[in-house]
Amino acid sequence: MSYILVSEDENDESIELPCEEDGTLLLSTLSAQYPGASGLKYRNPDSGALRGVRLVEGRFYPPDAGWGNHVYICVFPKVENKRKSDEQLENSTAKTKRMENRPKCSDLIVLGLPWKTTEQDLRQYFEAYGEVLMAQVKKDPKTGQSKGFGFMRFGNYESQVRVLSKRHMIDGRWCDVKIPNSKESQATELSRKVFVGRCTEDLTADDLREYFSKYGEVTDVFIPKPFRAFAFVTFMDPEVAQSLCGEDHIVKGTSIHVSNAVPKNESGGHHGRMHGRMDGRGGHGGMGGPPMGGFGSGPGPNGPFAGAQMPHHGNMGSGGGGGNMWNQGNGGGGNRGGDIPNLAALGNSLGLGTLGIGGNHPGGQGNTGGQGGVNAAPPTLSMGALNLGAALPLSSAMVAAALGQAGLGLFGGNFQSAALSQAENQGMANPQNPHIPNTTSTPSLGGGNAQRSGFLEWMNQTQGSGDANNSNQGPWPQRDVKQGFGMSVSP
DNA sequence: GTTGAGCGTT
Repeated sequence: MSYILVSEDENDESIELPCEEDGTLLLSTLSAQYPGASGLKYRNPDSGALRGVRLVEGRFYPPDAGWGNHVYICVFPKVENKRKSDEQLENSTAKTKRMENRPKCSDLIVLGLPWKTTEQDLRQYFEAYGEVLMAQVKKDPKTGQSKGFGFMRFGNYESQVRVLSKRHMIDGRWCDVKIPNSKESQATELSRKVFVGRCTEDLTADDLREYFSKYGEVTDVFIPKPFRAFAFVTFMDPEVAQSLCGEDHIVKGTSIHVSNAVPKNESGGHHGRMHGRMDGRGGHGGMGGPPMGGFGSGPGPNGPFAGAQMPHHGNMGSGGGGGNMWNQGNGGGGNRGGDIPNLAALGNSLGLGTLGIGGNHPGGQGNTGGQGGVNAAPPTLSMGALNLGAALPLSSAMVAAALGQAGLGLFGGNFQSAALSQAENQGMANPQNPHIPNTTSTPSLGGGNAQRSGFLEWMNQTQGSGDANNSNQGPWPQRDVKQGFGMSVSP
C-alpha cells in the first residue's frame, strides 16, 4: 500500500492518502479528506509548471513516472467566473433587480447519514463548501441515536448549489442532499436558467456547454427531444445567466438568442396566471415567430422582472400573454447535477406555476419581434404559440397529461386536483376525460393518446440530454453506483 | 446492541 501526499494549497500541510492496489487514487478517497475537490495537480519540477492529474471514472492515475514524492494539490471547482465584475454591476439598477432575484439559501436535508455521524461531523464536512450556518442531526430524543438524516444551511447560495449538485461521501456513506419537501415553494434556481432560442439541430448540448462556459460555470444544458429549436442552459451563477439575457450569440456559426427561462416570483400560485388562452389558437403560421403583435422577443433589461409586477389582463385574446412563464418542465434534469430524483424539485418545475401556460402578463416589452423561422423566443410565447409549429410538439393535452399523471403516479393528491382544476378552468383537454376534445392538433409524444402516455415517456426523453455521459439504465442514477456522476446539475 | 427510505420535538 502506497501513499501520496496531498494538500489543499501549495503551502498547506499535506495529508497522506492511500492508493489502490492498481496504483490509482480514488476520487472518493480524496473527497473524504477534501470535500468538494474535483481534481489534483502538482508542480512539475522540470518546467516549474503545474500539471493536472488524469482523472477517469473516479480514479486518479499516476503520472508516467509514478506518483513520486510530489505534493499533490487539490483543485476545486471555480466559482469566481463571473462575466462582469461586481463593481460594474454595483451601479446599475438592473443589478438591484438581479439581487432581489437572487435566490436565498434554504435549509437542506441530508439523507443517508451514517448512524455515527454527529452534528459536528456534518458541519465539518460541509464547511469545505462554504460557511455553514446550521447543522443538525435528527435523533431519537430518548436514545439519542441518530435517525440517519439531518439538516443544514449554508450562508451563501453558491455553496448550496454546488452541494445540491452531487452526492456526498460522509463518514463512509453516500448521502443525498436535497431541498426539503417543506421548503419546496422557494423556487430557487429559476433565475439561473436561460432560454436559448433559434437553435439548430446540429447544436449539441456539449456545443452549448462549451460555448457558454466562458461566461461562467454551466451546470446543465437541456435540449428537448425531439428537436424543438431551443434549449435551456443553466449556470451556477444567476448573475451570469441574467447578464446574457436578451443577447444574441453565435455558436458554431448559428445565431442563437438568449432570454429568460422563467420569470421571478411566479411560484405556482393558483390565481391570476391562467387567463391566457390555452387552446393553441393564439398564433398562426406555424413558423414559429411570435404569433402576433405584442410580443417582444427578449426580455430586455427590464422585461422579465417587470413581468411579475405587470397588471393582470383577464384575457389577452389571441396570441395573448405568454409573458415569461417558462420553464423546461423537466426535473431540473441534470441541472440538479442530473442526479437526484428530487420530487420536490420536480414539483417545482413541473409545477403548475412553472409550466408556463398562458399567462396574464402582456408580452414582454422591448420589441424585437419578428424573428422568423422556426424559432421563437419563449418568454414571449404562450401555450398557444407553443402549439404553433410542427417544430413544437407540445400540446396542452400533453401538459395536462404530464400534470395528471404526475398527480396520479408521483405526487400527492393535491397536486392532481390542482392540475385538474387548472385544466378544467382552462377548458383544456382533461387528462382524466379523453372525450373532452383537445383543440390542438399537435401530435405530441403519445400521438392522440397523450392523455396517458405522457409523463414517464416524457421524462425518459428529457433525461440524459443534459449530461448523458453516464450509462445508467434508468433516467436517474442509482444510489449504489459508487462513482462517476459528472457534475452537471442543478438546482 | 439491530436499520437504510425518508422530511425537521423546539
